[in-house]
Amino acid sequence: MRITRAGEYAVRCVLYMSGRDIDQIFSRKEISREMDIPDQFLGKIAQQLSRAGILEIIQGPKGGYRLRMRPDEISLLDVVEAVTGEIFLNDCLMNPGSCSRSSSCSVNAVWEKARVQLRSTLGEATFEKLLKENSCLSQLK
Amino acid sequence: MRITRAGEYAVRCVLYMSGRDIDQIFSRKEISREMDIPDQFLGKIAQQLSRAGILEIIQGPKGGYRLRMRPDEISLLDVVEAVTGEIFLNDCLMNPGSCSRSSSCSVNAVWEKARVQLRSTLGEATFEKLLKENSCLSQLK
DNA sequence: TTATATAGGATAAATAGTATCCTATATATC
DNA sequence: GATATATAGGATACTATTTATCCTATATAA
Repeated sequence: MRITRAGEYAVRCVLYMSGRDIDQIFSRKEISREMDIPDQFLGKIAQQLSRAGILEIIQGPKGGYRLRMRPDEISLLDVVEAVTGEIFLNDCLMNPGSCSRSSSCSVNAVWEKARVQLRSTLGEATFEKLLKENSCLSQLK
Repeated sequence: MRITRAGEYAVRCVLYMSGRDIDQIFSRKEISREMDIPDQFLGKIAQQLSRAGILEIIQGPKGGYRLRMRPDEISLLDVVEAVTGEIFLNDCLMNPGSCSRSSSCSVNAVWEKARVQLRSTLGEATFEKLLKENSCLSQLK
């Protein structure tokens, strides 16, 4: 019931790029160094962010990554789901056919409600907002 | 970002017991057979439900499991967390010390909000309610 | 043409989750 | 008290997922 490390890395990556010049190309090396992300692993993650239309990949010398959307257009949900796939909290929702116990369906209704809430909360959190509310201690607790 | 199968099995187990005579002792074999749970695995899960005070374990012939709480006192959250531990959606919340990037804290605030919502939704879903809303098709979609 | 930087397939390594085996223990019944 | 039954709990095997890296190919700036 945890976000994967790849998801966390993806968020860090977009956070780093959003907080700077939006049109700039950032090398993988720079991002991985500044945000503590394994270099090659970031390569894989960037591919997924690219497929989701969040950033573009530029090859060759001076290559790297550039955002393809503005920070106010990218949500935590977009970035997380780009890497981990659409969020589901339980299996029956994904495989409705596998649910043969009718008594468990009311359970699934609760999971579905929770899922909608979760995706909504993550969907409202754009990177523009995240960058504005930047001070650490005031946010938590 | 998925409930584990053990968590799902635990829910099935409590659901089965809640839907019948509350003071009855159900053998592990009966529960595992009726709810499609691997017999020995259910043994492990029952231990965790027992430690959480949800059911009691009776050894010996005629032994098995008996609910220690009423269905309106047991929530989905209780059962799931008894088996999987307290729900966290990301790691920084669990290990606040590991968060050295101040810029990611606003991200954690979002995860924390989502976590509170999720636990609240699961906490409101008692097994009494789940059993009342039993019809499968009307619940989903 | 050369050097640089990422792509992408393959694979290794680590971790987490699922499941079972086996001996010990508790207890109902004879 | 002896026996049969049913679960406890430690150990272990198995499986799936996640994390990470290796290596060859490809694109492009200079």
